[in-house]
Amino acid sequence: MSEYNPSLSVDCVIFGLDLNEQALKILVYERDIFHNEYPGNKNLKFPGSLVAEDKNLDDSAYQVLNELTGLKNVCLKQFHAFGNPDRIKNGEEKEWVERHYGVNIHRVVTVAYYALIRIDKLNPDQSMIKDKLRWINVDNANNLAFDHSHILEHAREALQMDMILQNVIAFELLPEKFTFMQLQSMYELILGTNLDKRNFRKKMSKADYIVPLGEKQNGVAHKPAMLYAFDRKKFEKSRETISTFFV
Amino acid sequence: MSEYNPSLSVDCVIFGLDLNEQALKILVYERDIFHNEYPGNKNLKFPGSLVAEDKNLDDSAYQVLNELTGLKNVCLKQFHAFGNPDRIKNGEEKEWVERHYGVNIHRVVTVAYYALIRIDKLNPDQSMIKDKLRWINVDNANNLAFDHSHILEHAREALQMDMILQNVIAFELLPEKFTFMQLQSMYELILGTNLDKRNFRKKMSKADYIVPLGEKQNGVAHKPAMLYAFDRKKFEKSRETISTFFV
DNA sequence: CTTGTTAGTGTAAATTAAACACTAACAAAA
DNA sequence: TTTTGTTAGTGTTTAATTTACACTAACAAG
Repeated sequence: MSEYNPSLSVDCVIFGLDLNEQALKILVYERDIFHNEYPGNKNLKFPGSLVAEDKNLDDSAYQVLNELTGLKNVCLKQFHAFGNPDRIKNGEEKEWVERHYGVNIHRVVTVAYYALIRIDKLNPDQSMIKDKLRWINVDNANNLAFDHSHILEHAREALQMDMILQNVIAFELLPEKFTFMQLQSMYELILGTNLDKRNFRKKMSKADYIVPLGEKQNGVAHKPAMLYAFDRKKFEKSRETISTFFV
Repeated sequence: MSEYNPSLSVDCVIFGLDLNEQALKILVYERDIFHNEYPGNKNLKFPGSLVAEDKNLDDSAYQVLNELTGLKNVCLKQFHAFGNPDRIKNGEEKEWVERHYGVNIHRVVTVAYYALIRIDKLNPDQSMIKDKLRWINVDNANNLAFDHSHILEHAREALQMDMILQNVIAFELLPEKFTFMQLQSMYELILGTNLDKRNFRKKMSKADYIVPLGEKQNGVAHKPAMLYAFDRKKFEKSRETISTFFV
């Protein structure tokens, strides 16, 4: 393991979809030292790490994610670098970082990534810091540590834009088998809008990468819904042909 | 002036529109030491700088741009951070950076910005390094110094995306008074497509932020075109109301 | 067998996108 | 003064997409 660069970090905004609570959530790390000491969410931060001198940024972010969740092949995307010189405040914030990493820092530029994972896939036992992780609703995530609330705003926007341009597969967030209503909820929760059910189904059922499984929900106390799956190959193929860019 | 952080830089991909040559161009800096020594464009790089410890990233990029061009109020947007440990090769590349800045470097992460300026606004006399600057066609800009060709690819994509989403005002690139054909050329050169003239005019003339000046070209050896101007206030207002996000 | 709950379906009207070819206005050259 | 070369400017038809909107079907639980 080579040395950390004390000026460089990566942070991961990890999004998950809670279809029961109908909420978009993020996975945050609870700083132990400040447990219950600080009001609001000031003890919550995004998982992150200083960057080792011989590692590139993507790999560093990936490693954070992997150590945290035990997951591989996770969708991870850089969206912005944050470099305000006082984004880590002198005092407790700076002290915490220095104690945590065992290095002296001056100013730290962080390169922020967002990741999409399925909440149910996260097995806490595979995490190196399982008891310090919490899923919280994005809408209740104000007043985080450092400038992480600011980072979150950017992350949500980036996710929205990528979803609109279909550059990013928000299908990472859904279970393998999902219903149309769940698909619609995903769009609604990420975009923050309400969509018309019939028009949504009409439009989405034209996409060949959403394949009906001929299988229904069971055990539900209402009309069971058809289950669908996402075909990644067909999706990749259809992405290539989004060439017709109008004005 | 405070110290440079030897691990952090900003680079500016400066786009300009050459309506005579019908080309999208970039402003590059010619490294003097390697003048005519290197094949291809290996002596050309984007303007950039190491980041001072007490400066934020946006301000650093802005300063690079300002010292280079003498321009203020320039459209500048961060689009990606590049941090491959060997993006600056050992040997001549590393040596050049160390000689240029007078510091020893190990690994440098660069935060890249793109800027949009009008080529005619750049008065070389206001630049601190006027004789080292060159506008080159983006399409001939392969094989630049460091990883700058790679950075350019990302910059073009970011510009295209921002233009499609109308998050960025590519109007920064046009003269104050422009014709519809020039407007169309801008879209075509940035998006790399051909657009139908009549459909383009139909669509764009609905935008209230493009205002006809009731004034025509003169001195041209063909039917003179109507001149238009861009109304920034109306544009900002219309941006707010792009709320109807479909799927 | 009633109730509560979510699934699933179609149509008509309005809007937008796409394809496509000729005349008008000017300067320069003949 | 006429011709030539060049770019400006204009409309219609067809197809595709978007929007708005309300009822029946299928299940579990009580």
